Amino acid sequence: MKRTSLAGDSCPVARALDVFGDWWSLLIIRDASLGRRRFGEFQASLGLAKNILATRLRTLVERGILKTVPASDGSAYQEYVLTPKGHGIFPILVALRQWTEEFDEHPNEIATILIDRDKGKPVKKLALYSQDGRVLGAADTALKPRPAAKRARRLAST
Amino acid sequence: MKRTSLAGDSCPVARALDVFGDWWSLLIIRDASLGRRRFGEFQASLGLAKNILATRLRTLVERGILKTVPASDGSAYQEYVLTPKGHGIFPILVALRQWTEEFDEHPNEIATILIDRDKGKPVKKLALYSQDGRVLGAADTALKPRPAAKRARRLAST
DNA sequence: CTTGTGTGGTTGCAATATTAAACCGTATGC
DNA sequence: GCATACGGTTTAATATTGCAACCACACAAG
Repeated sequence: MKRTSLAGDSCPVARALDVFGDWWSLLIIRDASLGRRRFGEFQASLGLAKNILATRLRTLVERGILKTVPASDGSAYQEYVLTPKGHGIFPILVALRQWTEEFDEHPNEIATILIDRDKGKPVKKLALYSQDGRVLGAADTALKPRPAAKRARRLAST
Repeated sequence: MKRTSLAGDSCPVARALDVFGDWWSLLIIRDASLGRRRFGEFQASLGLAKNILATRLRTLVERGILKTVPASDGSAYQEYVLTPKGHGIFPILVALRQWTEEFDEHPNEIATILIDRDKGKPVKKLALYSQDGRVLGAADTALKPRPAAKRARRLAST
């Protein structure tokens, strides 16, 4: 009766959700990408129970999304920062943000806008492109079975 | 002790997660975007308990992600199809997929590739662009407070 | 060195959510 | 008309979440 794990699923969407698809992880990752690093910062920002935060941080570290580093202020505590794998989640956060911006019933409750730091102007909407540069909607795409993995034939027999 | 709702949060990421950020909703939406429409199709595909599926479908309909339509095969049943608001989630699914493709420890377990239906070639990676066309990473962006909502001044006093 | 306080957790218990399985009403299918 | 499939609802067991109390350690003051 455990919550069913999606880890073995062959769908890449399910596999991603298995890693950070629970109720709090993406918000922790969002906070981390905004520069929050300390247990207390996450807890104050998110308002979640400390035991939940502790287990989430632990599993995110285990899964290679976050890593712990010695505190930057010289104290004996540790801080949590994103790994490259964690930074790779950024486009997902942007996609979530843009969906709310476009479809939320109460857009006036949205507090912030994502801007290009250099020019200070709002970013463009994420768009999916074909290799020859056309913008693709969902209906313009399809799923193809992945080609079988390349076997390292020489090594396979050793 | 209810699971804390994120509905009133001012962060657009949290607001999106409040709508479809639970363990199953995004997978239902993924299935819907693949053309699955019937209760039984979702249940067989996802392997989740039927009561959970029933409540998820109900709330997704309430929230305007799915809508029910009369069954396409003429039977008395109903089917669930994405609304425009639901179709808007497609980029999020793509972003999740691409994250797995890039960072998963066992990429050989991924079954499918997303291709451009027209040419049959893999799509490009989603990228975030500034208004003048530069590709932006997380570090090239910032958050700005949203300008106050435009008040309809004339109407405000009536 | 002793006390006090802030940080970063852990533990225990109550509430809620998820699950599997049994059950049920309505349509078709024969 | 009878059986069976579909689309759920109900029930009971188990898991997860949330809150609050507690605790250990670091650091600072006296």
